[in-house]
Amino acid sequence: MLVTSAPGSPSDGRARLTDVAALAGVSVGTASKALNGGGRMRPETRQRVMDAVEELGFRPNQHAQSLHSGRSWTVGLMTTDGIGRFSIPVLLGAEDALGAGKISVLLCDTRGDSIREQHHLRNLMDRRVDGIIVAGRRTDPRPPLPGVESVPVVYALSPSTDPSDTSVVTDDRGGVRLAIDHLVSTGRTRIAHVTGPEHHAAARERARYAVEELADSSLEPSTRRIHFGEWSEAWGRRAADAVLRTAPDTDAFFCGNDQIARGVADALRERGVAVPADVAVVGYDNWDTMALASRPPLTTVDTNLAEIGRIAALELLRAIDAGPGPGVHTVPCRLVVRESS
Amino acid sequence: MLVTSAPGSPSDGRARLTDVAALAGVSVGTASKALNGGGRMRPETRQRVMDAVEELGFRPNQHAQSLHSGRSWTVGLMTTDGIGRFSIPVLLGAEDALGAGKISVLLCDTRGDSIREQHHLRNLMDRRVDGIIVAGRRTDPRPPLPGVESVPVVYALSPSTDPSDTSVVTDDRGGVRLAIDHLVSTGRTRIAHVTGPEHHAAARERARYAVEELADSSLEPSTRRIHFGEWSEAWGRRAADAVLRTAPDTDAFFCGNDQIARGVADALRERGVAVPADVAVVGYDNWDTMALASRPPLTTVDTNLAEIGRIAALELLRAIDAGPGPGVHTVPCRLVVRESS
DNA sequence: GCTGGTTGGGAAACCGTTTTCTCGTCGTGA
DNA sequence: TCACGACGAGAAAACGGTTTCCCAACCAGC
Repeated sequence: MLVTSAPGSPSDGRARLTDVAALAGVSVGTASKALNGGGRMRPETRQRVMDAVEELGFRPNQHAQSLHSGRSWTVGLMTTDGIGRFSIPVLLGAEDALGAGKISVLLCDTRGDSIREQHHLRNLMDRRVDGIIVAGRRTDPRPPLPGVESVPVVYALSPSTDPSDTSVVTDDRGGVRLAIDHLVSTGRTRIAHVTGPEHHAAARERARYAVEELADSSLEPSTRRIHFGEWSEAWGRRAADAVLRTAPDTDAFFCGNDQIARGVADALRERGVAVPADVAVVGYDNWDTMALASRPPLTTVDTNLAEIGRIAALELLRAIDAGPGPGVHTVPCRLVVRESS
Repeated sequence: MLVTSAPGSPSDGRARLTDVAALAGVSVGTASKALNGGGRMRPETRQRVMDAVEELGFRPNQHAQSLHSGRSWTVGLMTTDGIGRFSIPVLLGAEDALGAGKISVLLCDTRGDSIREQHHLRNLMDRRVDGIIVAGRRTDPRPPLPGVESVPVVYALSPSTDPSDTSVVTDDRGGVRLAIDHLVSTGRTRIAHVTGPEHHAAARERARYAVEELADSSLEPSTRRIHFGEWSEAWGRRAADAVLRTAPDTDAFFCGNDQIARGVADALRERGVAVPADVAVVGYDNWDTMALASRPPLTTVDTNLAEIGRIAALELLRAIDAGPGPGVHTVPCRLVVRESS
């Protein structure tokens, strides 16, 4: 390892291609070609360059490469709604898929603030990112990013309202079908549905699908209606009481998320109703701190958020290389059966 | 807005400083000086350049700027132990402090894998990041990053084992003092401490501080020992039972985290013990999904994780400008009083 | 021995900015 | 009227690579 820097070298000690070329006794151009495999050259010349690279610990300056190629090998990851329980796995999945190559992820958190979104967006454009992933928190569609014609964008979790954009979302219908089929196939027929606020697409659509899936088995919700409320344990407890008062023969709860399901399970236990012997409970999201801490642990629908992130990243890579591929990609869910059903 | 690109312009439509200069009728150098405020020039010349910038929507190419300046206006954020409940707020705090300027954050998740850490580290060095923040998940010290002499590094949450590095950590002693003082000043004297596994620094040290703080009030733990276990609700429930069997006159539980505290609160309620009338419960971390969902909602110590991230970022900025500032910075905690005490 | 093709490697332009240096011009004071 | 500053702006050299030419040398074939 060379310790003293060559004359004219920058003080930070990093070797430049010039240094490599000098040490190998070739020109910069030749050194570059040796490194990048291109060009015809004698094997021993290439080897001399490689040896010099090794000796100097040379690593190419990415700023120079990017300046020349116009590519930054970077993508922006914008979370529009704060970084939360939902965007994290998406983010990890994306980071995983991208990091495998030489692409890095620039993190931008807008906290739902459009000023901040503008700020970050401009920053990303200034940095000439190769693409952008927009990760939402909820499944409600969101307006597309303005002014990004020259850069591919993929929307994850929250689809874009513009159908000509590329979006990757969860398969709510499939998830609901998994849950309902599971309950029906284990003999439950009086199924209640307790979920979040009706103005959330996730609550609204899962409820609709639940009714449709029940109808496919010639069933209807045990209380003949959907119990919209909040995404909280407290609501789960209240709703469980209400349901059992209205329809005491209810033998299963399908819940819009795991917090509600845990609340339901708690209320049942405190009423002396055995889970799953008397009543089954199925949650949604497979949020492990909720699902596993519940008594009993919850059967729940896993939405494969990391997979959504991964697919979004792969779609973005595809779009970067091959141009836009508009459409909505849905990622299937997975039923995780535990002791509550 | 000019739509057609000038002859020789790149097809991506972005204007270069050359285009601006041409439109303003000056040389590139002059245009640059006009933009950056430097140099002496006639106000009207500067204005002509500014007008051209405006008309073309010019934004400087950061690759070129970085190549010239050697700065990337980017910092790496490595999470060494997966991105989880603890690193997220740190990450957000850091992103917030950095994003306010023109500095962006490159996200690197190593998932506790040292191969991955090496990979990301090399990537960051190749990108010539201006600095690196290493965000741990636990408070246990970690070995410093190897081979980063030329780049400032700040360790957040998990301090570096090397005291000449810069670390920003939570003030465990202060947090424990807040909790114990609160309990003592509200008349509790028979206080039990239930916490996580002894091989976690967080459990070990908080326990030590708890004993010391109790001693300052001439008290000792109601069970005369520390209840080490797991960071789970189930352990909290089991431990609460054990404590009340051993020391039935216990009038308060100080818990190592909010999950344990919630488990304790559940066990107490199910035994018919009134919280906080008979027994007070105090948690740690202020993890809102736990603390608020608990019955009753938990009094708990907030470790100000976002503040740790923010301070780490500010320290990093300082180190980038002014060189290393070794030492451990502790960030004070905050007691959040709710209905469990 | 001359021609023509192949091969290995160098010179130089280029990517888009910043910054230094230089130079012409104008105004002012002697 | 001349000389000297100050001022304004342009030319050019970086920054560190990549890539496109282009040329010298070498070989085979006639």
